[in-house]
Amino acid sequence: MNRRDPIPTTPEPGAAAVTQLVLRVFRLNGVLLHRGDQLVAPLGLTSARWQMLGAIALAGTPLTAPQIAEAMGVTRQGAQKQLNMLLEQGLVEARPNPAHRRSPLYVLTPQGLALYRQADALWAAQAVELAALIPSAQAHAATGTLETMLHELHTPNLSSKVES
Amino acid sequence: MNRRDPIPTTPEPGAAAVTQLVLRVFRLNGVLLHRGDQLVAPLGLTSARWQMLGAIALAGTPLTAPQIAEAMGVTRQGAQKQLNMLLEQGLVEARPNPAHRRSPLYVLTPQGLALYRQADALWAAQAVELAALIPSAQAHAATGTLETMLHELHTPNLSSKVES
DNA sequence: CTTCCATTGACAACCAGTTTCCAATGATGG
DNA sequence: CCATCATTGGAAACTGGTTGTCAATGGAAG
Repeated sequence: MNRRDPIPTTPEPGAAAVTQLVLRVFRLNGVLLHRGDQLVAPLGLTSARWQMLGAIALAGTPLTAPQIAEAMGVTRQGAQKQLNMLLEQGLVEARPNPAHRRSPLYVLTPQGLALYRQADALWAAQAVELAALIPSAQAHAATGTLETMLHELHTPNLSSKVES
Repeated sequence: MNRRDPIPTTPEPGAAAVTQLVLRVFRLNGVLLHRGDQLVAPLGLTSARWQMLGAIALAGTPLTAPQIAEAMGVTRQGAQKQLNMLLEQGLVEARPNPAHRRSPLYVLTPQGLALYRQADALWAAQAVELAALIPSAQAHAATGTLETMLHELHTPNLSSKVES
């Protein structure tokens, strides 16, 4: 590698590195979802519902369905669908919203909270295993890189979130 | 329970970093898919079909459906579904497989290859934009981190891919 | 040659998400 | 007050993936 030659064959060497990173993100996403599903399956949960419980639990304050969707980065309707199923399961509860008659505020029921805590404990074990292989500095660096990509991909597109 | 805890609130500091990273992977995956869709929509493609064309194009040699699925990290049936649609669209072609009467080998048609090249060019522009913000060393580092996670999550689970 | 088992394609059911439409509600300006 | 418009929930159709089942094929052992 000692030739000082900025652009040998590949027009953009950095672009190839970014492409590789993107492919790893796709693959890891799939593996993580699969792993998450089998992690919380014993609790009668799925990755999707677990994430939903997390969004409500971590908010600290009761949220409306659109707020939850916003927090999770999914559409309002997608969040509502999971939410309705969690309601049927008795894991979340809708309380009247003084500011909106039609749009209730959602909170975890005691069972929902207990289940979330159990799922969290299961994940914690997995996370510790991963952390043993990945120094936290390295994890933070990777997070920062992904964050940069997120920001770049998200902001330049003006017509992404307006629902029309 | 009053063990002198060296771990007040956070049991494992590194685990939290890993968790943050995982959440970024989920979010970035969603944004990338969305972005990819709008990138290749003018070509009449979707992210999924684009990825499928890529898997075939990059293999260099004709592949069977299960081989394509394996290369993409999806199930045999999932790959087959897209494959059949690409066949109908005339973007891939099934040639007889001398080794398997039922399992043809798939190759890109000239239109499929042309379309893939166009999609690739569109992505290249996007990748260059991202590469401007992300030094290739940083991208490689992040890729390595994700690779480590993939390896750890993939291998310990013996019952993941055996279809039973 | 035959039997048995693994691989493969086709199909159906399902999960999780999206888009698109509609009806009901809330807020705002006349 | 009332007309209008944005927000919200509900339902349906669609995409892309999964699992499960079945029949056909191929290979290997008897």
